[in-house]
Amino acid sequence: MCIIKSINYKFDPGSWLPAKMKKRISIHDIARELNLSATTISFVLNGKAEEKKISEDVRRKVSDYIKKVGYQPNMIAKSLRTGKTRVIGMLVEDLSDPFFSGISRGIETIAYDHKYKIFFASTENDTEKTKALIKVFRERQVDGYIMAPPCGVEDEISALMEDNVPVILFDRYLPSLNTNTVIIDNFSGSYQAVKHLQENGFSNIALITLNSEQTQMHARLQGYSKAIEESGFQPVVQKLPCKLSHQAGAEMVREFIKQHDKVDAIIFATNYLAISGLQAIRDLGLAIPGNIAVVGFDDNTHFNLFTPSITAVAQPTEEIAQEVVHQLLNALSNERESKKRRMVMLPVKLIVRDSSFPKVIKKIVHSQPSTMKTS
Amino acid sequence: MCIIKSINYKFDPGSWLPAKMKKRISIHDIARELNLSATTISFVLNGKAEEKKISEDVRRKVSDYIKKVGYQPNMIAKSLRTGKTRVIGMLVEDLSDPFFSGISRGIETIAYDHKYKIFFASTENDTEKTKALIKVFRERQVDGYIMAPPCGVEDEISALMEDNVPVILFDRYLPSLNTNTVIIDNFSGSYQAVKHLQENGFSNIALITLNSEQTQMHARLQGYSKAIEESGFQPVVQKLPCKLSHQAGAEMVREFIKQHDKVDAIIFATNYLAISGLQAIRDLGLAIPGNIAVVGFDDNTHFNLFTPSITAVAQPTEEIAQEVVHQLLNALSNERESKKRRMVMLPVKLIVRDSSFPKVIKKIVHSQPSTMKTS
DNA sequence: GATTCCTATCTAATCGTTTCAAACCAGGAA
DNA sequence: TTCCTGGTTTGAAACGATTAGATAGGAATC
Repeated sequence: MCIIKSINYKFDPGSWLPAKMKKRISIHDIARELNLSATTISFVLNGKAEEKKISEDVRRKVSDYIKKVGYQPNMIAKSLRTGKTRVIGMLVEDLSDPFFSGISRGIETIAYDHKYKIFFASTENDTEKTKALIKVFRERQVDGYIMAPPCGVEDEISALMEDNVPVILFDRYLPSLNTNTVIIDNFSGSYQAVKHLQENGFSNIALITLNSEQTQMHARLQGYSKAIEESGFQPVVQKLPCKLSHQAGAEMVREFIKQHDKVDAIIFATNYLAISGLQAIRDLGLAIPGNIAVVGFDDNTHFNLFTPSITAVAQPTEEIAQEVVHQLLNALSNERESKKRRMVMLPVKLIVRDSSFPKVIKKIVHSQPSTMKTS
Repeated sequence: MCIIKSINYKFDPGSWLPAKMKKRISIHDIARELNLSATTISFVLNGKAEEKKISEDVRRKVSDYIKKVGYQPNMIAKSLRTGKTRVIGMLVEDLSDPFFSGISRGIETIAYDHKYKIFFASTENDTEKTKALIKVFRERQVDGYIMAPPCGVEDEISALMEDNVPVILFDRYLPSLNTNTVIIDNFSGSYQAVKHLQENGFSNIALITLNSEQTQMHARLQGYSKAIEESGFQPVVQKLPCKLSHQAGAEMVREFIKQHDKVDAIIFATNYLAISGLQAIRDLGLAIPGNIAVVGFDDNTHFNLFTPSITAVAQPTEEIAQEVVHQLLNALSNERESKKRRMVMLPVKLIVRDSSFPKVIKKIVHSQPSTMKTS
């Protein structure tokens, strides 16, 4: 445990002089300096020069000066006065989860292009933590919310909507609430996954999912059940507790596989469940898809690099991000628009790879290692 | 392309009444209601009741009332008055990169525990974009900065430091600047990687890195060079352009491998280079480590699930996050402390897995599939 | 010459806090 | 009665912007 640490030293010998902290320049300083009023400066600054008929002369004088001194307006003051912060509060389940960090990244880019900043926070799917975060965001007067909400925050969200604060939900929604929402076709995702496995000769298909009431998990279960039901086989569903470490998850999947030796294919309902599951299958020394086929939910940059590569239901993260921001900006910019509620459901794509076919044809090296099949 | 979209409908028939927008309750409203002054309310609210000798009676009256009406202070106004926002600006290269999103997650948690919020933004390693982001953050009066800076922003950072705004750099630093910094021992990381490969029989070891002047990349190159030099072999270094798509990266690694058929091991200097590299190796149908051994930089949740599992230099992300926040909070809370500069270098760990050994001993099933060896 | 209209600019209130300095109120001392 | 003192409470000025409404000065209209 070599810690090469604390290369410690003092800096800047004379810097604690009478705390000279050169005060940041304000709009009034500029006004005084140029013998104008703050109002005029403000007009020029906010592009109202035309509208307010500020003379060309003054306009130039002001813009030259602010450039010269590098004036930076104080957004805090501006926000206090206008009531708008141009900040969006974003709540995801876990910022380090690739699905959420991918979406966050997309949203960040578009939002910054529109001069909005974002507070990101992870809810960990914890109702109380989420409530606290919403409270904090309210104190900070964020203009709008984007969230993948846990259950139990209906009241807080209603309160926001009653105060005309735009809220966009994504990934899941709250059935009792009429909100703007962007989700994907989870039902179709797992339905397709089952059908695909069946077409490739697998019949004892299990679903490993979370013990969660959230809509996206529910829809995935429904899609699975419907497809299984249509085929006349028996559904085999295992629900794992929500907050599970990677190791504990792997452990539980191992147990599940041991106790269900007839299962020849597993669909994992989230990306981290798939990772735990792959770990379990590897620990047990089973072959994919020889002993057991696998389909994941949420594609992952790495799934095509696994051996075998992993079939997955891919979510259109880029589009989700776009749609979410689009809805939010709409609601923010347009009083009338903000009264409408819309739910958008985006399609998923089943990315077929080696982990899910074929069961019967053995040892055939298929020339196309990674095919794509669209829903 | 089935888009089940725009389930559009109006909501809330009577909600555009005389814009009744119930005004948020302020400290003055409370004061009026309780026949007290705003000052008193403020004292109670900020825990100064003791110090200011507010009577027990008044104290209770105030706190009961604010609880009853669910008063939420306006942080914007507070910030304007105090000059403190309790917001941290965080600039990473790419929020969707697992390394950065992992660190961000860690920092988020600790910061929120200390009642700080965070603006996250991705620099994409772009100097101009970063300058713009710093400007935006300044306008928003963030209290402190955490960044993994690109080259070329020295002036902006100096300006911040001159204004006594705390700045903590991580992952890399700017040599011309005397800043608070948290980095890892990159030199040792690649040095160990080379030594490890050599001990396992590989001699023609290449480094695939980025064409970047950043300190972390430089140190990784130095560590590699030093180790190679000590062994008397020839260094083989390939520098790829910084902004490269996964596909383009794979393409370039493929070319590299084709043109260097003597190379029997490759060290990838970042996690995404490793991913591109693995793709390339797979595309070429080469065996790991039979044809070519592989070591990555930055461990990845998935590396132990690859077949073979991938050896990597692991960064202590949790500790990095802790150290960064610790330094920042120190600087924020402590005027005197904020004048000190310290650089902390944390150790790395080489996680040895199947992708890097053994070269000579063939076909031996090693009983421990995933060993860990500590630096 | 008085009235109106434009143009170009300014005064002052406001947003919701914090905080300095002053005020108020008892009770005790002079 | 006046003064002092210490414990409570308050008035009002910040903080740095926006913005409705005022204003001043000239040109145009009657």
